Amino acid sequence: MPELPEVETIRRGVEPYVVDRRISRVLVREARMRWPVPPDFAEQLRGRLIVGTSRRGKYLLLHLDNGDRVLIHLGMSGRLLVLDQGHPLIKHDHVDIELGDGKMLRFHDPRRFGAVLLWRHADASHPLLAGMGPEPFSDEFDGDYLHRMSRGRSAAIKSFVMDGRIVVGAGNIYAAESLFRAGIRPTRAAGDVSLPRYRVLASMIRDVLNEAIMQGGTTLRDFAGADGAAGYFQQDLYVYGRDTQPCRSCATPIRRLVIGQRSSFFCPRCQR
DNA sequence: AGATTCGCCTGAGAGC
DNA sequence: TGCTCTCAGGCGAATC
Repeated sequence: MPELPEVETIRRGVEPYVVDRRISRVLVREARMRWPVPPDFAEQLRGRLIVGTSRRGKYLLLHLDNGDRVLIHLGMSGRLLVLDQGHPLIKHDHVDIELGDGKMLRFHDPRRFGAVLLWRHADASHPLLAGMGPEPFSDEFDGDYLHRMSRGRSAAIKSFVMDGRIVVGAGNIYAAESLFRAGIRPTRAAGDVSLPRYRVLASMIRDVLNEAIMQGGTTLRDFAGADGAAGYFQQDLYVYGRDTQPCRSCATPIRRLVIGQRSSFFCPRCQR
């Protein structure tokens, strides 16, 4: 499932193929996703030059020469591949953005939790991006910030850290891994965690995300980079998906429980 | 306001 | 082999 490192991996993979390329044609085979692809999407994109890419949280943005931006969210089963035009279609290939040089971006998403949207005149803030918390690599994000935001909150720290209004990009896998590294039990009430521990946590969140980006993301089921290659961070997971297996640090069996409707993994000995 | 639950989807895997 | 059932989950919307 694409979280921040996976989206960043895809962005880096896609960027060299799309920047300074002109969109020659867009094909929308399936518009029904998290939100429908706008009816005039293809028409609006045709002839536009892509001038850059960026990422906000788990949204991938293509910057167009007229100030519009394409918003792409991969949901949990989405892929964005760079292919040659005419590449054989498979089930769930929903959108193609063809470029002038014979390449194309192909959006594929079996579960259709993803989205492909057009953000017209991107000078004003987009409703889906407004209200998002800071990027984990920004100056604004640190232990003091987390500590300040968490005061008076009774929710589990794992839910708190996964809340995109607090900080973006810490999805289920990376929240679990960050909390393990910080030695914090995921069920602990966010408001009860001390400043020093939040400082460790903030730095672990950044470390985990950074390492995952360097490994090309985590491939558990669906994820692939823009070239179709798998990521490798799953080899470095300490707790996620390791229910009943021995903790890599102390050999105590890893435990699984459900927090906020999501499966959560932790070491009962290393995390307090 | 904060916390919790719901709903959107399909594929993989388990069980029969 | 093939069916049915359960689970996975990002995240906005609805509800408590």
